[in-house]
Amino acid sequence: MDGKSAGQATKKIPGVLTERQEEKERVRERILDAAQKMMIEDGFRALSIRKLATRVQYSAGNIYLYFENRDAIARELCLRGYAEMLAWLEKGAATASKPGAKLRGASAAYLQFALARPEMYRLIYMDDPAYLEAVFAERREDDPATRAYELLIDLAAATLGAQADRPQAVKLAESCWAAMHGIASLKLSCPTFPRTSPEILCEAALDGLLKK
Amino acid sequence: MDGKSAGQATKKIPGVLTERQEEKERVRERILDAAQKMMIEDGFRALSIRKLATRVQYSAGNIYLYFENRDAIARELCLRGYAEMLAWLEKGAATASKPGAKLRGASAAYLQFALARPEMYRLIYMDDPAYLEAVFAERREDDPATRAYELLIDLAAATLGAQADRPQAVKLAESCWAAMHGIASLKLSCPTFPRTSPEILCEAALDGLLKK
DNA sequence: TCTTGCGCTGAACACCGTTCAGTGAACACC
DNA sequence: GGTGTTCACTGAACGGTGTTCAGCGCAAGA
Repeated sequence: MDGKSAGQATKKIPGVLTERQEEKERVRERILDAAQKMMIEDGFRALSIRKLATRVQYSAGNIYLYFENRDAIARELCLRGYAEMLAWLEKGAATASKPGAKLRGASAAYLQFALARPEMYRLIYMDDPAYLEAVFAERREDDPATRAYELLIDLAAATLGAQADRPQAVKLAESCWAAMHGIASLKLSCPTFPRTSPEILCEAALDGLLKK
Repeated sequence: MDGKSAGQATKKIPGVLTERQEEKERVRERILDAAQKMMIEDGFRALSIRKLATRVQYSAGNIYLYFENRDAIARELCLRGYAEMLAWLEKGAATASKPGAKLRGASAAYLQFALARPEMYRLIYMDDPAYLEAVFAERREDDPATRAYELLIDLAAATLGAQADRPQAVKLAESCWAAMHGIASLKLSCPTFPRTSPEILCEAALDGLLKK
């Protein structure tokens, strides 16, 4: 597209290679955007490579020049999901000032995220353990799933105060996490069944875990 | 096989028709047994009709003379799973005598069941919402899933005492259920991640929900 | 202008769930 | 015993899936 790209290419300046890579990256993002939309509409399990390719006006085989396989697409979408979830958590924590209330706010936001983005949540935590494992296997410091986890632990540590050690904070954070996950995934697995509303179950669970 | 069956058949006594039906039922059970074994080994998602047919020495098409489709097999296996789960709950409740301790015991047993039969639990509560919905849509009085649900509610009602109304008991029962489900499904979704052991998380959750 | 490399396609492979015409044997009746 | 019917069962087929790959056309570089 850029007329000067040829001149740059002769000198093998990184910028030109990058332009090619950037174009490739743009297509990749376009594919991912389409995949995300399709997942939100019908769930990731209903997303087929062929339908995805049709949506972005490519042949099915071409998708494999951008992603190793279908699971790789799932993992990328998971990363987007974790990032979105982290944003919800941070926003939830910011609604309060006292440590205990911050943990409460973040926990409630976790549940709200799950109910607001059901198919995303399902992909992240319910579809295939391998996706979540893959993210934590890398264990990059800055991946949003790890940051969300550690945000909860920090909030839990602040809630417990200075006299509590880290394992206690981990225990409290994971307790909140598991409680919210239970309410969310139960609601997603069987929408009509738990009679009590998620909000009330959330309140009851956090009351139990957070009251001293 | 029975030499006298022909004589009975002439008179169309129900017993003969039943013998055919019984044979059919036996084959059905044989298929279900194989399906259950395969599910426990590799999970239900990895179970294909063709592999199942090979395992029971039939052609794939023949399976469809015993089950409407693959989902119907899933639903039957779910029913078996609910029955097994109910047995665990009852056994867990029976380990104590006081109402609160009974609810605790049943809840803990729920979690133990999930961890002891991971693929069964995954099928029941995590794979496809439609399976659980289908069971509750029928709403037969004696189906094991409903009985398990109502067992928890009864135990919760007993725990709260006479002054509590039914919605309160439902709330407590569902809180316990959601809490245990959260711990179980998180453990199954990401085995390596929650650092705190399920037992400790279970204790913390029930302490919070059950202490007055 | 020729060559190289890259993006892309279409066909193919091996699966999948599901359907269905056809087969052979067991049964019911004359 | 002969004959028609029912029944369990098979094998092939259809349309779908994920994935691979030879080959094609075009743009870039020599």
